[in-house]
Amino acid sequence: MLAAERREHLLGLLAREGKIVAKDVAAELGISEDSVRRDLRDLAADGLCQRVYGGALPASPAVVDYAARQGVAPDGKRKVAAVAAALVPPGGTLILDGGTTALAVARALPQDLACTVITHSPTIAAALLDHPQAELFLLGGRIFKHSAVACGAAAVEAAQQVSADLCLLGVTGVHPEAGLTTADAEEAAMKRALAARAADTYILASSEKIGTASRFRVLPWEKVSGLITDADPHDAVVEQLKALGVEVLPAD
Amino acid sequence: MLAAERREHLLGLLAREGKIVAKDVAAELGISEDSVRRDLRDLAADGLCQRVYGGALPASPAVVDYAARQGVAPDGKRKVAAVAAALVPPGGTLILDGGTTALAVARALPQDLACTVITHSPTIAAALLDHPQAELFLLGGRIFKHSAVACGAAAVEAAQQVSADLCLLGVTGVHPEAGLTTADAEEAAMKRALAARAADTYILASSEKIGTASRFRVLPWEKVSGLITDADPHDAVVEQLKALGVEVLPAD
DNA sequence: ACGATACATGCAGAAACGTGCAAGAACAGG
DNA sequence: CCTGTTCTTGCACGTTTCTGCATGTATCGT
Repeated sequence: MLAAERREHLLGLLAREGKIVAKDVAAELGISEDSVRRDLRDLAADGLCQRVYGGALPASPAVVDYAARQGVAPDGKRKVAAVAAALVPPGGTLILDGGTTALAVARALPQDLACTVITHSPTIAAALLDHPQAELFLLGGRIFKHSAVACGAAAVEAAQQVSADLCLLGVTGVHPEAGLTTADAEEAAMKRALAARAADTYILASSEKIGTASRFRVLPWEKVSGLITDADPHDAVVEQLKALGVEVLPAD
Repeated sequence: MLAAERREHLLGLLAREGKIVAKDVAAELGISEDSVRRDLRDLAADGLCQRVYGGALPASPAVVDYAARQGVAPDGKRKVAAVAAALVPPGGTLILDGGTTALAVARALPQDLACTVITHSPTIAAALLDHPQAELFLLGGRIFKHSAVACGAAAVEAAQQVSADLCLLGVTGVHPEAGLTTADAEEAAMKRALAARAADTYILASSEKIGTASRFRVLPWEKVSGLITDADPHDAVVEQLKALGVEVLPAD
């Protein structure tokens, strides 16, 4: 049995039965109580359960799947998402792109933040269904499966009917000269259409995107308000971007 | 054994068993653990799996979720969904409503069925993202959280731009006199708009809906092609519906 | 207050890991 | 047919991580 698998098992057990007794689980899985305790300690440290004498209880239910799913997102994306989520003003309107980093943003939106989220990603929409305060507006169109977002003429047209305070875009390449790029022309067009409908546009760029470029240009630097990244602020490329006048919001 | 072949094998194993233990696979295939580790590292880099100590787990918790929720879907809904999915002609276009029964239909669509699915539910859309053949079209609009579907003026307008061979609708009430009903006026209007865009409309009605009525009328019996239900075909209400000329497709 | 149980910590062996390296296969170009 | 290059694969090495046990401490129920 894999360690990570065991962790999953514990979370499942917690969700199903509402509690965990360390001793029982250890016997059930045929491992030492020490390992169970260690796992529970780790889970509790991540906020995924509440440690109690003899075992563990679920953290507040909302927190559980929030944090559990949060857990699957790489650390860098989580940090970027947290900074991005903090940019959303209470009562404001946010256009949220698709992609895993944007998904992390959706999950990072505080549960008590009342706002309107506009998205062309069914995945993002589904993730925000259980947000208690967020108003949701879905942009329809043909779904591009590889990126799981609506693109194409219908989607662009739908985008033109909305306006927002803030647009958060994910891209696959962030390069001083090439600008912001992505791998698909339709997606690039869609991202442009979204950015055009918001007062401010910020780019979500986990560190591995920095300094790379893809086939299609999304936007030039002039059109974006800033870049949110977990890359080292003294990284050479990041410094170059700053020199170009790009506002860089560090995430860590 | 080719490297790509090995990669396929790993993905298949992951899908079938839900986990990979590097050591076991290495022994099974007669290759070194190093190669397995390298493969897993590559797959993880492509986001196709999640690397953990000792092996790997499926990338998206969705996979686990999928199986888990699939399991919790009551037997009745699964049966209804299977019959409904069989109505979709190869190459045809399906308008699929939201709701848990419709979700079961989405999951029941054969993996080798090429078809176009139009839906106003981000949940349905997300569930169909990994369908290898289905073309997806999303109807946008304001999301009604309690039912998790797009409704309202924008959604109805979007619906009017499409046409389909078949529409599968979920309802909350199926009653001989009251007809097909649901609890929300906006939703009822949306369902009407969807039904109007398809040549045939079938109703998904697990047995507990039969004989009940809700506040808002969706459609009269004349506008539907048939009813798919797992209720006893000799049930009094079902017999009544048949007497009214409703085609009843039994599911069991 | 006391025994029993659960706990945190340190430790050691085992397992898994990443990396560098070299042998071999596949392949393109001459 | 030969040669140089690239890619893959397995092995060796040092490092990190996991796990169970032992120890001493904290907490619980009575």
